[in-house]
Amino acid sequence: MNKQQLSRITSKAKDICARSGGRLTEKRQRVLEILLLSDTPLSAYELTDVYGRACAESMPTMSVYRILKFLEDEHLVHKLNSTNKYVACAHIARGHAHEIPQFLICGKCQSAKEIAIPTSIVDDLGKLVGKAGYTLMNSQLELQCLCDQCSVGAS
Amino acid sequence: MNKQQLSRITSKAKDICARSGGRLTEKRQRVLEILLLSDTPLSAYELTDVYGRACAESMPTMSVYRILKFLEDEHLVHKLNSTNKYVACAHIARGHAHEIPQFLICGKCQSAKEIAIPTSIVDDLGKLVGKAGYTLMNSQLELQCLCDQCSVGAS
DNA sequence: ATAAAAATGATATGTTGTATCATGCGCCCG
DNA sequence: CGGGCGCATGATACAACATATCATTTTTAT
Repeated sequence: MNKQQLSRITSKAKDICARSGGRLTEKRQRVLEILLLSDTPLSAYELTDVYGRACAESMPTMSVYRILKFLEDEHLVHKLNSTNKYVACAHIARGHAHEIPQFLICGKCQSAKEIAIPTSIVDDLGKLVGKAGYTLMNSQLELQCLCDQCSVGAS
Repeated sequence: MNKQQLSRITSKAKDICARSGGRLTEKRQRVLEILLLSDTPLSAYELTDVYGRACAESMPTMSVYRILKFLEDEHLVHKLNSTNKYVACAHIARGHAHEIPQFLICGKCQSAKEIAIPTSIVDDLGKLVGKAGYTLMNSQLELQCLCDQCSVGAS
């Protein structure tokens, strides 16, 4: 991601926050930028470390959690429950429709890719769930995968 | 679950362990029984509490974790990553095919139901994942739901 | 019987996350 | 301008979840 893309995204993120009455402060923006630039999801404590190294003065982990919560509430960041790590939303620049995010997580390089799951599959799942006596609510799927790059490397 | 069912399952569980060279000791069996009898998934610390109350002498949490790991390795217990809790496998009595478990978790009463996802849906997901440049590995889905009982209660 | 191996206990520590109260900082209104 | 209000952040404590390591007990095999 180059600087132009980054500033385009953060500018969009500012709009999104403003629309909901929030503010993308400098620290919040920095945390978001770290996640945007990271190849892999980061834990709150990893973020604290990176922030400290990148930004001269450091930030208490508590604040990182608070900022992550803010960014999650604004749908700018998602949490991966299977790994307790956080990723920037991949759809900030585009319309940013607040869909339930779905992730492909590479078990080797830990990269995570946010994808959309077609309505048809979700519908099928919904029917299945209905038969089992449950109603599907919002579900963020986290699929354990191997990315193509790692597949090649392993062969 | 009545006592007959329970003993049938634990007997089957013993077979499973024996076949892999492990042993379902009394403590391991007790932990498994607690999970089998529980309406909801339990955390390792909740299990420690229940064990202490049910079994007169208590067990260090460390041992609970070890036992849970053993039971997971034998596919007798599954861990829910979205809640950090543990459930007994629903398929011990039946052939116990070691399929990847999939769960419906009620967001209200916390009940969890283990289900099978049809090959067709998994195949569809696999194709989708392939298009995104990933290969689907074993994925334990945990779908956030509302169970029918809770739906009725809420209406 | 005894040595090896497996299971469990005890203790410490690491990781993830929340609760709470204090402080700083911007912004609005008189 | 400045006083006060509200949001953002800092600092501290602690809760919940989990692993590392070494000691002790139990089981198993010879």
